Amino acid sequence: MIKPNCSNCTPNGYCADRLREVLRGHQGRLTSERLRLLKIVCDCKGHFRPEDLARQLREDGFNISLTTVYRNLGLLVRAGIIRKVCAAEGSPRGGSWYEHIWDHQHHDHLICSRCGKTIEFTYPAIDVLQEAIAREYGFTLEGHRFELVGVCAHCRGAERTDGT
Amino acid sequence: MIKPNCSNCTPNGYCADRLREVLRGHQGRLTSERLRLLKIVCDCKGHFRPEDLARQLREDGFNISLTTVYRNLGLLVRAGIIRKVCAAEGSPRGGSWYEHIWDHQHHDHLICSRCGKTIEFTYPAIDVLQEAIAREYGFTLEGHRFELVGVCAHCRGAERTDGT
DNA sequence: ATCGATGCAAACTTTTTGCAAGCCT
DNA sequence: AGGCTTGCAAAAAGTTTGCATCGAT
Repeated sequence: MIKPNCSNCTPNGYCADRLREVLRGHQGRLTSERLRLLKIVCDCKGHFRPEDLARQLREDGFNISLTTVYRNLGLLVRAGIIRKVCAAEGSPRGGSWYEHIWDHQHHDHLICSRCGKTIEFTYPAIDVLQEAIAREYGFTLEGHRFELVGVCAHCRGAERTDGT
Repeated sequence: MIKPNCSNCTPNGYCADRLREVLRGHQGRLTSERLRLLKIVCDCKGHFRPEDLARQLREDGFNISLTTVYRNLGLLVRAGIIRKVCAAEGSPRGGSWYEHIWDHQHHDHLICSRCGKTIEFTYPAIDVLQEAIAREYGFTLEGHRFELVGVCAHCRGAERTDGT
């Protein structure tokens, strides 16, 4: 398995070799659309929806249909290139959100349930924890999602309104 | 704030007082639909979608519209009665999933990326960890979501098929 | 009596599917 | 050449909204 950052990877994590490797394992074909999609995904800074990818591709002058984006999202997830995030607690319209996890140092999220603000953090101890848990249940770990939901300092201040 | 398990709570966590309390704080009205919905939610064993609630209600002879279910889901989330889960990695059709977190001991999920099987586990150390992180960022914690994604022992065994 | 909540139907958004054509291997 | 992929359009699924009516406070 090619490492997330092999010598061919660009700084933003773009690495055709990795995609090639994944496709080979699943009998998939390396199309220009998939490479283009991969590139866009790696350029994404934060969270994105399928539609965001399609729009970005269109703006860049590539006519890749939303259908194709959808059809390849599963592939990218299975390849460990992106993952779903579910920051949106109260489903405030807007489908699935993803983020790429390729070159990033793995991070987790702190989400304010009032204003929706999300803060990214990393905490090394989590890795130790997840290893222990996975071993206990016989899982081979691929990743994790750790989201803390609460009220941020700012919203807590504004909260003193309905107390009586 | 009334505790998740006050003296009026039934074993499955149903507690009208809690709902009443939450509604009072937000100027909401205690309707029969909301109580009924609460009851159904507390009877749910695992994960459920909005539609599952509506169907269950219908089967029980209560005509509560799907619209009303949707309109009240946000309320239940804010009240800390249910939370969204996002076990579905590759969005295999099916909208938002929820679970109730009322009387349950808090638990987290181990999800197999191949077969989708989810195992629930609890690990006390996580609570310590989340407290530390929340304090660091000035958050008042309401809950967390910790999902480990990997390949379960069974699927790992079957995986030896595409290696060459 | 007032104003929020509900039901129904329609509007909307998001995701999937059928089919002919195209392209990777 | 063979069969996976793509694009387009249509269908299906999931979610929200408008409006008249009902009901909690």
